Amino acid sequence: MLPLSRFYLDGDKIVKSGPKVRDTYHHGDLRQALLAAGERELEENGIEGFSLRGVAKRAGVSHAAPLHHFKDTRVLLTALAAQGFERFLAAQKARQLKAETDGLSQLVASGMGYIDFALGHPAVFRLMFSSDRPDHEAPNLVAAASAAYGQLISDVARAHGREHDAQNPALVTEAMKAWALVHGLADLMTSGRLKYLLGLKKTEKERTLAKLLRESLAAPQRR
Amino acid sequence: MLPLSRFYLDGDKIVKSGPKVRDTYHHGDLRQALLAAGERELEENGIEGFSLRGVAKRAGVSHAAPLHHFKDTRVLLTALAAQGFERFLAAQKARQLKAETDGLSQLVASGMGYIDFALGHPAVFRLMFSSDRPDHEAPNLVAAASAAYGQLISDVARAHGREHDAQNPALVTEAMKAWALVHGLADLMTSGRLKYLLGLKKTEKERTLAKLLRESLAAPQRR
DNA sequence: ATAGAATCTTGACAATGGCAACATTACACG
DNA sequence: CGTGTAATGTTGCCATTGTCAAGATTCTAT
Repeated sequence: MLPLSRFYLDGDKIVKSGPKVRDTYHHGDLRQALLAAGERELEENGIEGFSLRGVAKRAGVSHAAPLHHFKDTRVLLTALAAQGFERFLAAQKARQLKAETDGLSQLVASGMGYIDFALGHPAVFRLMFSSDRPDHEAPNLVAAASAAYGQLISDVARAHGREHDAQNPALVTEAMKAWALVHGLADLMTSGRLKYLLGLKKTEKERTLAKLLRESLAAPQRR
Repeated sequence: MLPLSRFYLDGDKIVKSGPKVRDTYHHGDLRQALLAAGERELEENGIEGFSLRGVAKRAGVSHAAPLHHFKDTRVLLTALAAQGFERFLAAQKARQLKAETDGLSQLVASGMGYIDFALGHPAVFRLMFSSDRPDHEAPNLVAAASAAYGQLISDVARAHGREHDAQNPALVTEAMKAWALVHGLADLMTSGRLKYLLGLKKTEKERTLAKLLRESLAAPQRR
């Protein structure tokens, strides 16, 4: 008898299983469950402490079960990173919905969403931007990351009153500046630097960041 | 007989040792050798692929020898990160020596050095800024990182013609902006983003980056 | 010269990723 | 409806890794 029922034998002792035992041999939607469990594993243990067996345990399946859905740990982490990029983009759009509709305000809002996500999901953020464990060439990850990049170019173009054109060097340069500034803020904050900013209370932090972004991301006046 | 001499017994066969066999039981300066081996291990395998046994092998000692010099892997990685911060600061100063002496040029030079280091030692850079494996509270690491931070504040103060005062919020804000921009550029480049920049040939990249930094880091004209 | 400390090796153990063999269930097709 | 084949899970196994403990070798202070 497998430990699927509520009680099973351990040697000669009857042992009660944990609360998460399922009644069926098949899980139902293990793939989704693994992604969810993987997220928690990431948040609680960080990338370095991430273990496939730990994820399996969280999902309530045996240690090798995940391999039927993700070829190896790398593939699971790649999927988690791709999912991360989707939520990341969603966080930016959520901010934009609540902001003024002019180009600069929209760009600033996007930046705030970027930072929201980084602070809210620091481990996933690192997985997306600062880890070699995912396969950054994998089509699913490339697609998700590209969508976010496209949104950036589009926002910068709007803020500067130009056409969306990913080939235009001047525009790309402005996008680079904006991206680097926002990414730098997000990355430094998630790694506990920028103690000054992190020390502020929520509303103050919000105000300071918004002001900083608005000043820095504005198109240059003249020359 | 231990495999310290050129030949030793493996079962009943005489085996020739690899070229890196030492003649003495004691290594001499294993601590330094481990740091050097650790750097290579990092560059070649990345943080994720870093293994203590791999480092031991590179240094030509048994798998447990490192533990007499570094309590565990974390302590070794912490030392490598601290050493990284020293080289990081040195890279910035090296650029400053070759630059004009006005405040802005010095700040730009420092930023270029920051990026030099990140591109030259991407794995160490990640270890310093984007990894939980080192103990970022350890005194040696804190000291090395603080020295680099102090230099930043000092450079920003000079560029803005103010006193060096790590408590001054206006100054700290300017430092934050500068740091975030440069760090963002460095981090995004080391993770293979900013393809536009990475695609440029060396002198073009140099020129573009310097121009970008000079424009962005200049003190605001008036208001 | 020698005892104790420092350094290095060997051997062990637990945790992990991944493979292979097998058990159970789902499903397509007769 | 059956049935056999694919999909999904489990168990057992192996290699690698970090860490500890015990022993071997060398250094050093007295």
